[in-house]
Amino acid sequence: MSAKDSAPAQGPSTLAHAMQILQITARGGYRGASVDDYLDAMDFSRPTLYRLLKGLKAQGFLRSAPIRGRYMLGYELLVLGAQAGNGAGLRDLARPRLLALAQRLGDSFYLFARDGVNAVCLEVQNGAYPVGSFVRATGGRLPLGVGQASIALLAYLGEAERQEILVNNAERLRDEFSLSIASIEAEIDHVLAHGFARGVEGSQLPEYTGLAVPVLDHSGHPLGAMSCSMLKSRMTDTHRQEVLQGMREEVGEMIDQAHGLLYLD
Amino acid sequence: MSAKDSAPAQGPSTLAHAMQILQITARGGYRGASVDDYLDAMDFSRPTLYRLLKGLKAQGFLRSAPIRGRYMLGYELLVLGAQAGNGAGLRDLARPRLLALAQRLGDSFYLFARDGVNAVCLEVQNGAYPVGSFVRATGGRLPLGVGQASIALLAYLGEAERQEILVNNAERLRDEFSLSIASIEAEIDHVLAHGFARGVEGSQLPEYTGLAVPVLDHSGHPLGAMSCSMLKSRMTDTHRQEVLQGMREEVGEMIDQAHGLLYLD
DNA sequence: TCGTCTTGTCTCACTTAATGAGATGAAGTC
DNA sequence: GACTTCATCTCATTAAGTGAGACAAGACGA
Repeated sequence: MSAKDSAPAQGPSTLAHAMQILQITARGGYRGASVDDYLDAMDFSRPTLYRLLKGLKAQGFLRSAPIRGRYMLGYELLVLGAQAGNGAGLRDLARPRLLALAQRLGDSFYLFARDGVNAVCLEVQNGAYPVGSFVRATGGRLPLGVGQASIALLAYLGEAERQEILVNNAERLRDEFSLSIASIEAEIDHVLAHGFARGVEGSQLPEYTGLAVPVLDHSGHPLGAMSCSMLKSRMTDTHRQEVLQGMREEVGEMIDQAHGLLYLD
Repeated sequence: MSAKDSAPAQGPSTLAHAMQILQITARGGYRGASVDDYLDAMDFSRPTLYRLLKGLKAQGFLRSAPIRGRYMLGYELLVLGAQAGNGAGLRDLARPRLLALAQRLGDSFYLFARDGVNAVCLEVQNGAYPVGSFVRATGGRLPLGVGQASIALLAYLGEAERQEILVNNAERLRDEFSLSIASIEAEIDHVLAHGFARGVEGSQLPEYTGLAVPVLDHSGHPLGAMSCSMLKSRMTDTHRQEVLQGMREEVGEMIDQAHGLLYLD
């Protein structure tokens, strides 16, 4: 039962090094990372570093930045990243729908999926009205429990699994987001009763709220969640109904199409 | 001069194997890849394969598919992919602008960057009118020379570099896209004279056309290109002017903001 | 134009660290 | 409950990655 999840260095170490290089490069943002950044953060010799850099570059996972001696993430990652976000083909299906909702209703719409104890944002489409949100962009992650999409995902996991996740995340939820397990569980009950999640009040982003609906497969397991975020002042009863109905329609059609795809060939 | 670019296996081989695993997984699409897919495509033992899989999974680059024994790309790639597409911060700057253009004008707008001898699509925003395009989504690549965005990029590279690329791509351009170097060079002249590129007629997608403008840094080097694609029937003189002006304005503002960012600290 | 600094590559001996074969345990499937 | 497939383990082998330092190639300022 006790997890030895400290850092047992899984798998071949060359691999771990390579991935670490990618992470360091990513931290550099659009400035990239320099040789010294790598050498400082990791402990192996310059030749070894260059061997790895060369290999990663040859595979298209890194490229040289315009400034000599700096490296940036390669475009191969773009391709893989686009693929990675498309589990079950959901992202492709969701993209135009999120856009349509954002255009029609003016709020910002999101597609989330579960990633271990986190929710990961697969796609965003901002609307005309400005919003604050926990995730800035595709790829953003936040602990399950934070945000309405999280709740929608959690609600349809098994009871045991949900508890495990909540226990795991409890500390972060409390310290970083001022969220209590009790309030999250209350909202989960609401989801199970009414089929949608509302924003749970924490210390963060108090002026914003939102709605989320789950994307369930034929057996009731959550493939993802569609959510939206808006200023509290915009959340009138009629607007809530509009948004909910819009999201439910789009999700319904997505599911139909997804099943079509999944059973192809 | 003679390139020994066959396949000298750059860098550590573990790395190459790992990347190959990711590629194979990507090819599986939303179905993922099975153990046999890997074992068939690569030649090493099952334990070794599992060691790599385990390592990649631990790093978040792979995850288990819902179906046992199949693997999919992990969400860590999403994060890196989002970063990778944001060279010079262009993508973040372009995203809302492409959206605004697509909404206002109804056509589909794209951001491209150079990737070696290819152009890579960093961002797409589809408009209300349907289009056919060479790239389906973010991450799509096509040889420099194909499409108006390519032309806009090529035009602002050095003469020597451009020639090198065109010679390199000549065969593909001819065979896959029915494009002659001469017609491409003619359009490059047009870009240099007028500052924008039009679609060059090839055998592919004959009903569609488009426009593209370069995104140049302060020294005149191309950071990328913004392009749009539309049905030929929509390309009236007035619409062309509208689109061109719209793209030019957005690109101009992008550049200003990008410079602000680049010189920060 | 010429130093000078930093980036990138090479060589070679070393030994760590990845590998293969096969057996064994776990998880579904019929 | 028997069978198949997936996943892990052990251990000897050795291939493969590694470090130290020297060397080459650009970039850059004076």
